[in-house]
Amino acid sequence: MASSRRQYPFQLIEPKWQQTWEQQQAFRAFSPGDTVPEGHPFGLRHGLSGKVAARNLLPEKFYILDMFPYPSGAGLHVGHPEGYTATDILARYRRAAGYNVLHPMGWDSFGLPAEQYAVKTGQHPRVTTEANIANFTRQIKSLGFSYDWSRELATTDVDYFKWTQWIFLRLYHSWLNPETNKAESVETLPYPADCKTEEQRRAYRDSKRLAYVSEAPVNWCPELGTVLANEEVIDGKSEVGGFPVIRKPMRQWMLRITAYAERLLADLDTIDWSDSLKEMQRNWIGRSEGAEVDFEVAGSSEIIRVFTTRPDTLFGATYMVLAPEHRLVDQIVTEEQGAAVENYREHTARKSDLERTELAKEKSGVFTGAYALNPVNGERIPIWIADYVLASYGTGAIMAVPAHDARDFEFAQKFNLPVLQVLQPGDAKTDWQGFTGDGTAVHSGFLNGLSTPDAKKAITAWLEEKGLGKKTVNFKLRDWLFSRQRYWGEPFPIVWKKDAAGNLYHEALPDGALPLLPPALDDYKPAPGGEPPLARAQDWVNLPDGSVRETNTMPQWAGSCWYYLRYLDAKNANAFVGKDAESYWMASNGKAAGVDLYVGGTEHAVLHLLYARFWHKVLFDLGHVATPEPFYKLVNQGLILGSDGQKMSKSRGNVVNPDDVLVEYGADAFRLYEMFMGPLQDTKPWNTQGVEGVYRFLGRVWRLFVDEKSETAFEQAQTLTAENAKEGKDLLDLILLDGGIAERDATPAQLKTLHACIKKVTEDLDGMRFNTAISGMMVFVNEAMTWQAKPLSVMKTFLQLLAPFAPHVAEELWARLHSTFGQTAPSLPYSPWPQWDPARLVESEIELPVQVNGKLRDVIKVAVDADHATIEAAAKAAEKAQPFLAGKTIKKVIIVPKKMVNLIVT
RNA sequence: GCCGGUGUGGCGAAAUGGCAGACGCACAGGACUUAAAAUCCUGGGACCAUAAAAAGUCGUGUGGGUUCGAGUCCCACCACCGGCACCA
Repeated sequence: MASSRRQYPFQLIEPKWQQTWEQQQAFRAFSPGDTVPEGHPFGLRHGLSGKVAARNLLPEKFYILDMFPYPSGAGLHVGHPEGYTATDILARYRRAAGYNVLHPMGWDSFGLPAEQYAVKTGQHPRVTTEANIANFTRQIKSLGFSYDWSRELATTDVDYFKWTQWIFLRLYHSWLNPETNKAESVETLPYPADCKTEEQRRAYRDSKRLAYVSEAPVNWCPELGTVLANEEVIDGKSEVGGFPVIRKPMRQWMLRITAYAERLLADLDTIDWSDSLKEMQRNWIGRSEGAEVDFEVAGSSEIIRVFTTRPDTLFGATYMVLAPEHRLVDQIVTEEQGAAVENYREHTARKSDLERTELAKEKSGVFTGAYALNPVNGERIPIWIADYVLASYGTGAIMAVPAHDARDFEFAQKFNLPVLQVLQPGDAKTDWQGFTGDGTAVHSGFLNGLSTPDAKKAITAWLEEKGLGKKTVNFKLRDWLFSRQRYWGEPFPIVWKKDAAGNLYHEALPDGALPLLPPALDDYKPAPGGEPPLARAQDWVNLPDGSVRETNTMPQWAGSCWYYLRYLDAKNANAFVGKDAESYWMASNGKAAGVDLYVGGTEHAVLHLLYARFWHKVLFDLGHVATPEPFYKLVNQGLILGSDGQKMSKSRGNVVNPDDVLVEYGADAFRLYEMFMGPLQDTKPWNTQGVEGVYRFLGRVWRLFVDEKSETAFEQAQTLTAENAKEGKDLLDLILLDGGIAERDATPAQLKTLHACIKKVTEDLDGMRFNTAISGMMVFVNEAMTWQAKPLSVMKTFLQLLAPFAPHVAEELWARLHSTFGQTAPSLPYSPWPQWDPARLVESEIELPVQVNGKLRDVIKVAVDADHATIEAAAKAAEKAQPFLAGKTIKKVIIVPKKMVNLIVT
């Protein structure tokens, strides 16, 4: 394949224009207050050349963002540039359309692989990381993306993570005031009357912070030597590496994301994301409305509180289940059951999460020997413990209604517990056993005859009146486990001290002490005793005043929670982002605010996107940002599969390396193919022959513009100087324009072809239908190939349409087109986007399909403005329709203007 | 099990309820060439028919429905992909 003749000299064109853009800083975005350099194409377009870009002089902004990559050692794969190409095309389109476009790129560069490499080799993760970033930068730049590289950032930059630490301190210093439902400084926290001593007040304050310390059981992954967030554990295994995860109580930093559950849910309605993505977040947040109900323990003063979404089935509760870890188990268990209960609790405690889910197929549990009293009717019901009830959800206890809950039913079957109907399905044919839908209450005392929604209201009101329960909302969402036992992450700006009584407590470093740098280490393994690697640096850990540093680090998600804000003002040394830049780039422009378009993979549907929204809302509450949501419109690009239709992976050997494709076909063809494969959001397989297709299209574009003889001369000259790239660049000047291109008036047919193309490309870009936009350009080129005379203006306009997709070849031809006619070429990326003229598209005569009884029989030609009578007559006379009309009566004629005619006959 | 999405030629795909398969790949035939590559031209859903065609019939996962007319809307089902999964 490498031996085949090049369609056009992309290998000379692409580096040439990439250098030009870099020298011009062509894609630098200007914030309010920036000075636009003299002669910068953006300044020339908008009358700001050499001027200070005052906010009222800047055009409307458009912030278009890619999910920044983790710079892995493996380099870019073809999935990365899919989204990047889409955003680049739109960024270029918006620039041409007159917007002030912000299109930045950076690196999510903290992460485990560099650390694992450091453990093995002793090489500092920063060295690995920088090498990987250099490689990613080279690859991304070779694709000709129009990023504003002056705003490049890496989460591992000291200047960057300083502010990550600073934002952590904002969380640390805040609490959520339930009155306002907003984060406020802990200074405003009111203390209960029984907090008298400073120690008590401190403990109370620490329990309210948005960043707090918890001793709860966590997901410990021995293989990775760290804890993981719930979100990072899949089926009891680590998301990274697939290693077993066990539960282990440890002291950990948590972020109180649950305080924002309601707002994270409600504000989904204000943003333009796909329904499926919103649904994923909704499910993850998992809001459910129900009631808490108090059950008395028979013969005891203890009360067991349960949460249920079906209080209307309270009369059907035939037993009760506590989570094995429930705090009342010890107090209610009877002597006879003591050993069995203890045995069961130990057994479940030893289970890993994996085992717990695997064994979920079979219900297990033990009777405690105790009974509870059903508050509605005083019935004595047995209290069991079972691990199908989770300690961490609701109250850790349930009332079991086996007749109308699948899990309770299964448990009751296994342990022979009674099943009592309290719900009648609306459909008499449906079995009431195991019926969990809405129906009518039966065998339920005062609820009898009520529909499920009414019964819920009635029983809740009854419980509230008696003081036995109340309406409650629960969330599946848990607080975010925020600490990791790693080296290559942001150190916490926290120290630990001891009070007079010898109790440990934490204290934040002052903002002025930031950034807090990690210590240098010789060995990156966890410290002896399972302590995080930072604990190895004892002189770093131990401070002169006797306090010790926190040795955990932040998870990789921390840096990606706010990078889109840093781009707005990447060099600011005094703030994480300046107010003017923030309010300009995140402004609303009359619609919901934030990043105008964010493109990335679905793998971040619940992790990154939920965390970032949470941080953003905290910053919003504290007045640091002006919008409640970070990302207004979000689009997930689909996965690119290998040519075998399987997920690309090294082991399958179906990975496509963009570098190889670029050598063979060039960046423009690569970009075009990534977009031509199919809709951006779809999963689709890579096909190298498909690349050749769009490559050939670019060859056709090239031949549409250049003179064939000069092309041959160029190629011969090129063969002679093949080794010398510098001379090769000048050789481009041997290529002459096609003689058919001239300054002449376009024919109506040519204008029609052009304006149809402008319309198609423009509308498809607005709808992000890149594949059909490209096919629209192919239609234009196929048509234009037949033209003897090519009007200069038409050819120029076409290049403007092509430029966002294949910018290098478009620039080369644009420059040549102007120089040949002695004109100075205006900047292509900043030339105003062409408008289509509907008048050029109207037809005088149109083809109209003629149907008989809904079946196509003929096509007639009529004047575009023909009246119904004319159309009807023509249709009835249609030659090929005659056999179907012969001997029949026409009962009805349906004419859809400009669409079709349908003759209904009997 | 629940939620979301997708099913159209050999393949990637396209079609505001109005000529299904635009555009491209692969394929076949032709032109150019000593030859090949590249390029250019032509063809193409299936069936039936034919020397070749025309005409005709069927056709967008399956089965129903709404409509003059359904790939598109409604109902039921099947398959595949993604997410969640003892969350009471």
